[in-house]
Amino acid sequence: MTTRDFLGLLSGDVLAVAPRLLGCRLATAFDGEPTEIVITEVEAYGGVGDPASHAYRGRTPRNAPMYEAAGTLYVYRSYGIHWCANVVTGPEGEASAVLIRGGQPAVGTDRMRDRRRRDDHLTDGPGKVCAALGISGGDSGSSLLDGPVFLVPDAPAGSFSIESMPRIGISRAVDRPWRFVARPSDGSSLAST
DNA sequence: CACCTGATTGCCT
DNA sequence: GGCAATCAGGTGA
Repeated sequence: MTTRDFLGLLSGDVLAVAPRLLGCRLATAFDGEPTEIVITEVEAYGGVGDPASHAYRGRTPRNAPMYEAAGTLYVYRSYGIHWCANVVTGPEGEASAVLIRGGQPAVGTDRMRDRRRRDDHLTDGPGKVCAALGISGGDSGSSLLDGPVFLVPDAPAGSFSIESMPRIGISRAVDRPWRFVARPSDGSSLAST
């Protein structure tokens, strides 16, 4: 997968890019220990025009990475406790991004268990994904092409359909079906463990 | 500078 | 199903 393909994946409206990230991988290798998940759940956030977006009221120190080029990583602190990761998309300055809500452990599952201090439900939530992969606020603003956090647009391991539904955990613009979940075609569970 | 809210999680009843 | 944990960012005085 070339840099051009990578950028092609992220070009276009955030609503088109978000479902495209399903099946792609998010990877880190902190401390020389590789960890990787297959993305199974995402949510799209626009900039101006999306009341639920961190960029709705314009640029601030926190959301500055959202205004950078597509492929930039935006990490924010949630509820003072958790970290949540976003893939910045769209034209530079538009401030749209895709929240990585969940995935399926693919590489370094044992390391994820260590970081999560439990054996199940390792990556079935935005805060859990960051905890399992070791992503934190210091990584915000880095390029997903150069690391330390990588977006790998590999072909999905299996076939699946994409279901869209309202975003969760928000209080504004709750009606927009901008949450995308991968549903395996064979009926088996893609749910994260 | 004080107040409030949150793109969550996990444990308790 | 309910709710505490825990604090930075954003808003308004």
